[in-house]
Amino acid sequence: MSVRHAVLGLLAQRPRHGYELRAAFEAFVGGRENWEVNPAQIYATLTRLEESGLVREHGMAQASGPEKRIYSITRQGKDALREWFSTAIEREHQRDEFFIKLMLCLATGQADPYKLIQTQRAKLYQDLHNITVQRTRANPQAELARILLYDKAIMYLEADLRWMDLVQARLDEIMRQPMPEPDLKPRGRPRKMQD
Amino acid sequence: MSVRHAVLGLLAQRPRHGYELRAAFEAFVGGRENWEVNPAQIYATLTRLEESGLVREHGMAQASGPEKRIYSITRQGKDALREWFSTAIEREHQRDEFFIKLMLCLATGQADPYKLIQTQRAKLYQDLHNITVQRTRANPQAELARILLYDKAIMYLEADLRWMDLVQARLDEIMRQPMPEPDLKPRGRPRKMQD
DNA sequence: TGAAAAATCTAGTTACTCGTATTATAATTT
DNA sequence: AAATTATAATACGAGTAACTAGATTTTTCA
Repeated sequence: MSVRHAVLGLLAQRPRHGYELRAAFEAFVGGRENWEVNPAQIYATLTRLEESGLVREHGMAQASGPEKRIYSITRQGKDALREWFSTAIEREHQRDEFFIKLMLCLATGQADPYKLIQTQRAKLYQDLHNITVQRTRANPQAELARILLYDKAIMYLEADLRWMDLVQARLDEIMRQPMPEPDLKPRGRPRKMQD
Repeated sequence: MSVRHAVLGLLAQRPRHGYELRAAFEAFVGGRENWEVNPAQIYATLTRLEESGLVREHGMAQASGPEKRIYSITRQGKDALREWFSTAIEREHQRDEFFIKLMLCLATGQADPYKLIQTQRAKLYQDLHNITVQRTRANPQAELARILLYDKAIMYLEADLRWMDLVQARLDEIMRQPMPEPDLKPRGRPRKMQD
């Protein structure tokens, strides 16, 4: 949902074509490692933005080479951008894939939950190490923004690890509790509320 | 990417039909608030799983009422599930929408960066409050798993808030640094590696 | 020396998966 | 008849993988 706004923001700087937008986007997020965006997504986003009237294309044919299609932002586009700046970003929903994996592991008995936790923890440590290395490689004099991005990743990974400890400590207790069952509601019009 | 595996896991428990899968999934993740899944996604996932041979449908017509199409897991499906259990989950890429918003705000000068931070911080505090309330409402005797999910959300929000402080403290410094520009790579065949 | 081959950038397309929004129809109960 | 659940379909948006085709530069070898 944010590539759309990023494209809009980059076009607010100056008119650009698709390929250029992609390069600019990746420069902004601190490199392709952090947030790679496929060309197809840029082009699809541009046509949707154009359909919404937030962006306009001037078909600027190239003397040689493939045609570049230059896009620029419209009045409506600027309004949409201001709107984006003025509202907070909605937190990602609390969708934890590891959690349902653990629950399904307990429910089906198809795997060892302790091993599950151990595998995931090892991965987290490895990721933490890799990012810490990248962080120390960055230059604080010129790449402060990128360093802050790494800091956030590190903070999240540390939280993940602390949470893993928590889960492990409570695992026996969880296993003693009943598995959540879907409560099928009665069909038809509900009885008149009594209480 | 994980609804697919969740469906597989639920079918490993016993054969089910689409609507039932949806209810079971939402029970597993601790309620619709945490992870709502649209019916369409369940049905699409089922047909894709069937195409991959991980799941089989036995067209079990209903005596009365709409036809229920019952699905069950295949041998291949069980293998795929074991594979999932045995590998760690890939961390979500470090895609921070707030970060690019801040960068674009600085680059375009279309909004006040301090206000941006303040707005986001307020939202985070509000979310933190809401989740804390939900957490205290849950019953540790029967909903321990769900409580752990809330704990993780809280840990993430606290990390977000600490990070906001960090960003704010360094903002002046960031603004003094040059905006990231896409680095144009030299065209043509690269020079022979010397080192 | 000069032509062919190799490697890589530039610009964009096609086809696919995953997920969301919205709508439709049938069954069941009050 | 009205309300509400049960089940499914359609359409769309976001994102990924893989590819095409030409331009540009360097290497290599006759």
